[in-house]
Amino acid sequence: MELVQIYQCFCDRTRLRILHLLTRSPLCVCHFQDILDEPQVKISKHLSYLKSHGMAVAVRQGNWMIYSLPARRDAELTKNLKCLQDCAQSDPVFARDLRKLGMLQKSGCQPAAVFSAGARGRRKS
Amino acid sequence: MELVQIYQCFCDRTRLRILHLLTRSPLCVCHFQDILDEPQVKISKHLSYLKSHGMAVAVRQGNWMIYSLPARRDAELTKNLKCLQDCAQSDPVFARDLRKLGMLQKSGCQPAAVFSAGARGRRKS
DNA sequence: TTGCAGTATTCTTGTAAGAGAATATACTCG
DNA sequence: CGAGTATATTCTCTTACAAGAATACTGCAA
Repeated sequence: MELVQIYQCFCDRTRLRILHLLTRSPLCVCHFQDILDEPQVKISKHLSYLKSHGMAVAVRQGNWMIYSLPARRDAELTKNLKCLQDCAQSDPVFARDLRKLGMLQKSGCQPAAVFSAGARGRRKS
Repeated sequence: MELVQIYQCFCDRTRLRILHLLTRSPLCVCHFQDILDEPQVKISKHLSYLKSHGMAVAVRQGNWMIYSLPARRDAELTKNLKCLQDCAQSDPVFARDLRKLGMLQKSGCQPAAVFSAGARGRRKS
């Protein structure tokens, strides 16, 4: 991936929040809706943008689509994601997103129960 | 400056090359023309974009406008510029830009003679 | 099968750029 | 002042998004 394409993915507020969350955990669309408090279309289209630009992959889990960062990332992407995490620490919006993510994970709500299912296993036989 | 605005400045190839060069040295428009091999309008407009977004400052030096990165930068910008320098090392285009910059500086051509004048002093009077 | 939850796509509208040509401005030097 | 150099701005055209509304698709469960 070209360096500039990374920044093109980074250059929208909503996408930046999405990517920041993805550095912590794979998530499905409804999680993003909850955490970012943005309409479904908006989330879905930004995820679609990220996927088409190689910045996200999706796997279906029943009704849910679980999005995550690509497993194999080149050095540039890794560095920039690290930098994003770093910079996000001092920003109230990103911090709040992380807090909401933590609550979601603790709550054990259905989609949340599926968090690490992408790699390991299925919820049902 | 908001984090996303940094990425908005980073998300164009030409601007990225300009910013990368600026991490090394203040430069005037004609230097960018030489190094990037792009038309004057294009360079000038991207520099104008960067200036209006707080990513560059300009001082006039006779006929030349010397552009540089803002002297005071917040932590986010510093981190991202560092990351850019880092990532640029492995890219042939960025590497070539640096080589051309080195040649320009060694050649001692007029505008180049002015390199560090912005901070220290004037060429005349 | 039907209904529903979760997600994606299509359509439309508005807006921000990016590029190049032509022109204008600012400054220097003679 | 006039000419020349360096840079900026304006105009026009074109494309890429970003957003929201409406609608379509997909898989599960009863």
